[in-house]
Amino acid sequence: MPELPEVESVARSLVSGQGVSKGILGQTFSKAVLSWNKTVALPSAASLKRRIPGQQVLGVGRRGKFIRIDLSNETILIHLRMSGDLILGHSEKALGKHSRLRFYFENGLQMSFNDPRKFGRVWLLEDPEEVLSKLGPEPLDSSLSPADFYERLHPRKRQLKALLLDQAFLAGIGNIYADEALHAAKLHPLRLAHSISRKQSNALFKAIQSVLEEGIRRNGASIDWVYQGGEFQNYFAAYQKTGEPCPRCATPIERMVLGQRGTHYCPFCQPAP
DNA sequence: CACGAGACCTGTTCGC
DNA sequence: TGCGAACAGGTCTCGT
Repeated sequence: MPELPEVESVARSLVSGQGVSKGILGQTFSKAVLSWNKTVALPSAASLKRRIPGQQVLGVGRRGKFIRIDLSNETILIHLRMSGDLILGHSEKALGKHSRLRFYFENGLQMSFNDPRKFGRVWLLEDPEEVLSKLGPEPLDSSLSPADFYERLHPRKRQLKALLLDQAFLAGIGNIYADEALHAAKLHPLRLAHSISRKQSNALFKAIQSVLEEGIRRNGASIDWVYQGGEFQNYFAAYQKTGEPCPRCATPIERMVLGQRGTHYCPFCQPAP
């Protein structure tokens, strides 16, 4: 499910308390129950269960595709990978059919990490930078300028699509927003980064920011049964639009496989290198 | 450094 | 209707 806008939406729902009376800020954990051991990346399952009770939630945020929950003594990091979701609720039904890890709060509320495909991972760390320091910059951080983006892009000799998916290059972009950004910037996914002009780089940077911002504004994209509540899927220009007319020029959108990922583009607006 | 393939998993949809 | 193949928002590891 989740790329930056979807993860941002999930993080915000934890604060707003979507579907329940209030969010998790200020609440204190009473216990953690794990039903798929591999869900916990670090520390051991036993250590996590021992350390969670009594800790209070002081803050909720996002870095790249990670959700971070800052506690009294340490930080929880959650990566939803392909099919994860965080659900607040009280009933078994509300908390999801594939709940892999469940956090209980002292006031009776539960937070369920629901993850059908079991790819998602949770960390409990004294220093979250242990994991987060591998990430590239935040694409929506105002301290990242178009010039900075070009400086990162230009030395690289990779295909644009692969580079955008590389979390060490830029944090938070996934398959949907990579395709949408390249389409908006009129750049073919196979273009090599070092062949991109400064003007094209600026256009790409702007496109990345605008598709991510629109994604957030629409609470992310809900493509299939995994994640509900988003609306951005109704505004895709290229992603999963194979055979449908490009909204700019009406040429049918094409699909290719790149790095084992379905890649959608307009063969007219995004000329092949 | 760059690339492709295979792993990790389950659920849904597509083609015959 | 049934059944296998293909596909899905991600990332890690290994071989070339």
